Amino acid sequence: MKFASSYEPGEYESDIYGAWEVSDIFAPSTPTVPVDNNGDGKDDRDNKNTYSIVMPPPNANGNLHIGHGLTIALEDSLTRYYRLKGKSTWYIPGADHAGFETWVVYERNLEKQGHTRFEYDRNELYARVWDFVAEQRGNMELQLRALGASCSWNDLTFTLDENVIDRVYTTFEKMWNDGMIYRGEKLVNFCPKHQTAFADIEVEHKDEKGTLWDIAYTYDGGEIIVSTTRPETLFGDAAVAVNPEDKRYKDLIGKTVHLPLANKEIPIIADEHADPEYGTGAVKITPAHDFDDFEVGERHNLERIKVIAENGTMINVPEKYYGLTTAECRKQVLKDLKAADLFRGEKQLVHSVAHCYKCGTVLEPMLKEQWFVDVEKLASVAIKHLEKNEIKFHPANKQKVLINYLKNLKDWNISRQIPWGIAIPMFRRVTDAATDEPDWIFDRRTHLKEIEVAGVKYVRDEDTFDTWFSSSHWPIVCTNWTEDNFNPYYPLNVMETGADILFAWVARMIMMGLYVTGEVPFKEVYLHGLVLDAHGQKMSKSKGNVINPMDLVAKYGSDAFRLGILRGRSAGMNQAFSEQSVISGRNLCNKLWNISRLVQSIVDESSMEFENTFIEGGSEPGKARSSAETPVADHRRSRAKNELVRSSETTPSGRLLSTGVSDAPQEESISNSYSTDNMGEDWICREINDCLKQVEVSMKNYRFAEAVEVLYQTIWDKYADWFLESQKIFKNTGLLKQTLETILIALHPFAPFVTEAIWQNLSWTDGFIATAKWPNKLKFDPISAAEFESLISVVSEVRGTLQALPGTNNAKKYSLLYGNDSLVEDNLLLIRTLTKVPAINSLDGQPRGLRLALANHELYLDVPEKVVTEYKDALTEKILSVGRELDALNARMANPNYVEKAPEHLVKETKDQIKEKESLISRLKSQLELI
RNA sequence: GGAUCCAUAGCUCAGUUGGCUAGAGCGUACGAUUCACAUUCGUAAGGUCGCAGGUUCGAGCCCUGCUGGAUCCACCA
Repeated sequence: MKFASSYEPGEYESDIYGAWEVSDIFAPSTPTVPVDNNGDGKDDRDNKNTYSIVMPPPNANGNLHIGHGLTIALEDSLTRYYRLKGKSTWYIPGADHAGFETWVVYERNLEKQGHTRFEYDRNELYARVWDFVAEQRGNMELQLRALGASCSWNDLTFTLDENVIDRVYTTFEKMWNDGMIYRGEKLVNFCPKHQTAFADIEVEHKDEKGTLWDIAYTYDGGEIIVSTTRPETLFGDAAVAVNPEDKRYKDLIGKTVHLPLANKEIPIIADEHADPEYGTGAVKITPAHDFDDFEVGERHNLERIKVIAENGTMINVPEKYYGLTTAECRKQVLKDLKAADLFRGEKQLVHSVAHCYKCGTVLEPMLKEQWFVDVEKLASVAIKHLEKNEIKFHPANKQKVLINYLKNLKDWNISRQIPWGIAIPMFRRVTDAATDEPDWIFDRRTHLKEIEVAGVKYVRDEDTFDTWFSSSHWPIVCTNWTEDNFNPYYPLNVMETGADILFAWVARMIMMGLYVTGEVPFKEVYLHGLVLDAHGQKMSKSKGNVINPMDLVAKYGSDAFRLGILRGRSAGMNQAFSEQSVISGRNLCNKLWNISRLVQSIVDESSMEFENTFIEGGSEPGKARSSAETPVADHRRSRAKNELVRSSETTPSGRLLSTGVSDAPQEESISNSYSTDNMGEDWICREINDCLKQVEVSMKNYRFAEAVEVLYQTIWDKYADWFLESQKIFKNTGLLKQTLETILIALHPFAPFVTEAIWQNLSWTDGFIATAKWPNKLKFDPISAAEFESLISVVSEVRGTLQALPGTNNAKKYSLLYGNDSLVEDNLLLIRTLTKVPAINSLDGQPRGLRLALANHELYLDVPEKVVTEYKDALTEKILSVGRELDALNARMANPNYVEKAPEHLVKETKDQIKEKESLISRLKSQLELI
């Protein structure tokens, strides 16, 4: 026997993944480049049979975290499911240059070695980081393999690949020509440490305690007190604003005040921005260092005086303060204000402060020349398509949320001051050149510092693109969409990613997809929430509750991790995750392994019996059915494994059906490679069919947890606990093989490794399960299936009663007696096996012992009167509780509104239930009288 | 301030157009054990579905209000 007694994932997983990869089964079967066989200039590819999904690219030089683990579990389950369903699946892997993240790591390394970025020019830095990333690369990709991601590795896209840069430049050029790109001096959130600006979305606002200082700005005959949290910026003040409705200051509007500590007069202006309720109602206006003030400055045409340099030190201030850091300057200013008797008090407050999401440094609003995208057109087109429901969202409410966001979108700052990224392809005319030439020109030659066009010299802009500008092209570049290659894989079937980047990424992909291709980039969006720790806390290094997915994979196996993380998870929700759910997954894998081991041993045994009976020329009547299947299986056993690799392209299935029905037409939806000969067999077929149906519905609706749950229950509670237990008596090998294959394939999308390991170990299967065909429904006799359900309730009642009776080991002590009951009579052996009672005898004479009343069969436990008497209380309680249920039902029927208004079938159901309860009570009562 | 979501067994979660006698896993309790699996098998206990109203023959589900929690956006001189 090839099967060890337990499944050890570590022994199989890497070999299996290697075999899949070597056989190239993850590449899509429908080509991804244009095909024109008949020369009509139209693409011949079939777009009905494709399924495409792209991977949100993990950081190329990082390690996967738990969120990636969830991402892969979700995306790969979809991919594998649709592959089994016969689609040409294209799961496109990616790697992210992770502009800022990687830059931070690299710059830290530089600093450790005693260098700074300012020692090198951009090209040199880019080359150095490239090498740095190249060294690290591969780790992340190995981890994707360990998670079982069935992606098409030949199509891996790196976010700095040439075709990506090309596409980004093409879009940028188009936008430039369309007048959507402009250079603006605007306030940006600037990290003094990283020396770069951030998009609004990258800024982390934190509530912090701060101080609000009151400062007197004097004028002839008085003073006006302003409140500020940033006294050091007062040198950049261009005005003091009061609300036009504020009577206190009405007369002061238009006058000037003396700016403290500076030899300067500034005007008092009227602006809505000043809130009469807040502080003194007068506010200092610093257009160069505050977002609101910037807008006030624009309205009143105020001077923008920059007093903080990009390195965070003071400039354009009196010499005394020049070169101080903002914190030092604040101290000094406050001291000097007090000395000058202009300080009027302070109070504590909580306000939100912008921080660098990476290093935590307080961001400085900084006046900078940056490239901006005018988003008005992009957003309105996106909104139009979203409102037409061209994209289906999971969870559905995110559609509204996204539209709401797009309606309020501000222009998009796409400049970043880090070398590790895609260079902005813009060049500035050097000042001494002819004046009628444009200031800026677009040019792709960003590797050159200086270019000459029409005799005019231009120098390049040193900035790079915001990562989201390029990654918004992700579905376009991954599918190799071009203007000439309308592509059956674009739009993607689904975009799966984290709910937290709905705005940053999903919104921009939609806008960019529409702008570039005219089509939405994906048909559906599935957003997953955060993976929280077992107690619902966010995972963080500082809390020390971070779970590394690779540790769990090493400990319990990849399948266990996937099953564990999908359990109890629904779209868009932040949900807890614990090792326990992974352990459950591991247990299921082991269960399935042992199920297969048992089935294989029965098949082996039966084939030996067949050989014997064949030689003897006779057969046991009970075995005839199963033996009929055996030659086929036996014949195929001699085939070498994996001969059918690549079969997915020639035949839809990598496996052969048990009786050669593989030649049957595709529309054949009922499998008939076996016969069922007893109730448990029909029943399991019915249950498996239901299970398949539920998995299909769940997958269609992205309810992964439900799909896993129903498989778990079907495999464990139904297949193993009832069907296989009964097969220890019946041994229908044809059916065993058929049903095992079915549940293996159905579980494969979620647990790819163990199902493949089993598939490779079974004697009668061929090819890879990964390229098998999604199972057909199984044929069965519904009446017989329902009878088995009844038998289950009989067995359950026997077990329950035996447990409830006083004493231990009751199952060994007491026999069963049956009266005139065909269900029991026909299944004596089965009932005995399942209940483990020593014997089941026909009742001769008067009923005795304990009547099993719930299941409504004439069945008695042969127990002494003394034991029955002790059971009396339980019986009385049971009668009372059924009585209460009956009362509730009767009350419902007594309500004329119910009888009139409720649907007929419900009323009938209630009537039936009443009859049933009444009969149960009478049975219970007769039992009680018997005692 | 705006938006969205959540509250169901000790814990983590299901519960899809209202029909429920509210489910699962884990945990707990009790029992089993050579015969595929102790990563096992069986049995059981455990819930006025956050609170208060409303609609309905009927509400965990729909409506209103409240309480508690989460996330995002905006703003905070």
